Amino acid sequence: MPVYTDQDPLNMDKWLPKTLQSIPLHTLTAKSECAGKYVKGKVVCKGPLLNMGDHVKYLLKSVIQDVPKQSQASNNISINVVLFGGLAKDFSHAVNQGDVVVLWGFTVSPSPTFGKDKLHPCNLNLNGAEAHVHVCAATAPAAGTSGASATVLKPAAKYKYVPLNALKHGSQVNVYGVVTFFKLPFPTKGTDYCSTLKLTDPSGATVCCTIFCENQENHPKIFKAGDVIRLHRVKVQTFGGAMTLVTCWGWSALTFDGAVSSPVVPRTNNKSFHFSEEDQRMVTELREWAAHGLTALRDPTVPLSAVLPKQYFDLTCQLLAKARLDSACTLLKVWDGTRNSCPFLTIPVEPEALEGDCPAGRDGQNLIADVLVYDNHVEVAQALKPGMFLCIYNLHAVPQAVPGEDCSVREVLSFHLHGGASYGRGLCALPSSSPDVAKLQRALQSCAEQMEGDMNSSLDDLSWFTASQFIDGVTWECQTVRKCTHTLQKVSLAHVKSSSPPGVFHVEAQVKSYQPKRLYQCLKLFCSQCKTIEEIPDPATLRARFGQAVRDTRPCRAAWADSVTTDTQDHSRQITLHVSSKSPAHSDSKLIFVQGASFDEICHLSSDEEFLIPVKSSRGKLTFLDSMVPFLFRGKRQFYGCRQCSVRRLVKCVEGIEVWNERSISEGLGLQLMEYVLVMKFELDDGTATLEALLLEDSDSFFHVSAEELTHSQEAQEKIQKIMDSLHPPDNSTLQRPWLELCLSLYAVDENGQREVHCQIVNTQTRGSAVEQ
DNA sequence: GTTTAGGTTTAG
Repeated sequence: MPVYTDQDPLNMDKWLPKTLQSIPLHTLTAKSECAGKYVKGKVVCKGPLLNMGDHVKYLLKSVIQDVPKQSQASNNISINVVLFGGLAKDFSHAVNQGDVVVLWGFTVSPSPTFGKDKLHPCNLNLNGAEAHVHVCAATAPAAGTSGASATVLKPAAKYKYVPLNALKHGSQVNVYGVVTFFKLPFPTKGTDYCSTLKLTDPSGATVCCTIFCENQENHPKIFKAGDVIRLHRVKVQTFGGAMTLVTCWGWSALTFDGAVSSPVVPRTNNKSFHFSEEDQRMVTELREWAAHGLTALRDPTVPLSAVLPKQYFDLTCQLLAKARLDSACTLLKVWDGTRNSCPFLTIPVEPEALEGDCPAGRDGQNLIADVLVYDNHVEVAQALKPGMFLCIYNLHAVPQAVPGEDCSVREVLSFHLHGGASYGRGLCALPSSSPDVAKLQRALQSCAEQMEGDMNSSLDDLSWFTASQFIDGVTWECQTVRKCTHTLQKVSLAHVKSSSPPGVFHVEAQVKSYQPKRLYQCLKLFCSQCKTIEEIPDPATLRARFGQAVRDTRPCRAAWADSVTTDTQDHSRQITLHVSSKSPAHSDSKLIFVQGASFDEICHLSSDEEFLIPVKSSRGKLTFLDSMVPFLFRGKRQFYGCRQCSVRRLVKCVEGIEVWNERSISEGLGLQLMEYVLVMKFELDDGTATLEALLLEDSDSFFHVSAEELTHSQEAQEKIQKIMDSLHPPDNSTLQRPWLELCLSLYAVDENGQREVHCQIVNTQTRGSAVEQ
């Protein structure tokens, strides 16, 4: 390869053949004798590598500028250089703008672009075996020079890193350091987010660093003290008698996990960055130095098992569920697979206010921590999804005395992430690649396995969370486990088929097909009283049914409500809101009877804070809309009453309810609430026979998703789709259909006077696990 | 080609 590199400009001449002589660019003409001559110049422009597709294959154009000797004044002559073939390719890889090159074995030809670019009347052409390029990398672009493009091929040290004890006020530097303290990005009074870091290095100096960046995501990704950071183009300032680093125009950062054993993978949002073997070495050295020489570095991370009362600590955990308590406080239910000897305070919260699955009961009292997140941290907490892995910084364990059942007083721990950013207080989601996540997952897994062996544990759903299903971009496999207490021999599907109902069987089978394919078609309404299953009306049907009810309604009054009447936007109708004056103590939400609103209007009015009930007037009295429409709206959720079992027509005052939810309200109104159920028909196959089995009564626990949630949660829908794609991989998939352990119930039903035998999958739950790709 | 912050505990 005729491209050579060298990192010291003073050594350049050493490599040149002794017979070569320099020829200055200004003396070069098309008639110059070039044999035995070399030119030296700085690369001021480097064009793209062009693939010509002919015998020459590659072409690259560059511009070099005269490098005058110190004794001479610069006359800044530039010349076009055209490289051909393999040399063009090598040049493209090994040379950057700003490098100094020595060229020989070239030919000279008139420049066809001289009229336009006014550079040099000639071009230098480098082609064939005689052509040589000798490169000297530009000196470290410590201050102000434009950044180099990404290349890992060049052996030359492109960047110079200043030890932290050698910072000079007013200079611009590149540094490497180990993070000893950090604050997550917080909004400033200006336009940017600010994050602060404290760095140290083997020089022993400790330097504070302030990062300003408009975009929160582009701040350096630090997850814990001990992480390694590389900063390019930051300026040194003196503040309070100490050197500090501040970002300035063109700054960039790479961060690395600080563990000696973890792979050296830079974390960055930058699309391109320079990363060489030198960087690899720097990171490794800093990690090793920190592991042995940095004894002052204290990791404030504490597992839940080791948390002491009044302690401030960092917690690495998984989010199980969350609930917004008020505008300044969000509850996060988290675990890390370890148990404390002291029980934790459980914050009471209505099940429908909780996003995510979280088993309740005594088993979780020293395992699942209820973390109260306040003020400025609420926004971050609200964006988290159950299943995510988190780091909560400077969490406060507050001991609290609570009265026990037997009048004694016992101490429990409550957890608070207080407002503000001091002490690095805050929280963030951890990426799945984090070594701490891998460690956490192992702890969760082993904790879940322990619980699974314990039939009395109410927490076995937790094992569901230990799978990597929540990690983006990871596909996963599903299996099923039986959760029944039967000790039955496994039988073949042929055996089940030939048996008479009723009966319970354990089988092992594959899903040959399933119906319906579209999730919304699986959802039905079910009355637990009369066992009726109804289809859920589509929006068009609902619009029509509301339209009829709205037509002949006149505002009327109810003594137990405050009523307000307004015109619709087009003034064609009136909408009356009857706000119930009776509401449970400690409830901010309202029960509102809405008269005269169309389906779309009531959907628009509906929010999580209020329960809306559509009503109409009938002979001066308020009555429910009697056709099959939702009787209750709350946010995106809609609830139906059973036509057969709800005898009440007139709306009455709702009193004496302690907690408001769809169930208590429907009872209070004298309506029979219909449940959402997910109905699926599986065709099972085990080689001996095929058998149709329904998933109906146990579908919620099978999928770990409530059917009601499926009506409005995109996330729940995606979860079920993922499970089905795993149990019955799509046609284009290379994945095998898994063999499933199933518990089947065989029973007889009367359908239109005919006795039919049905089969249901019962007591069975899916379990996910990540698939390495 | 400009500013912001400048670690240091809520008070639920």
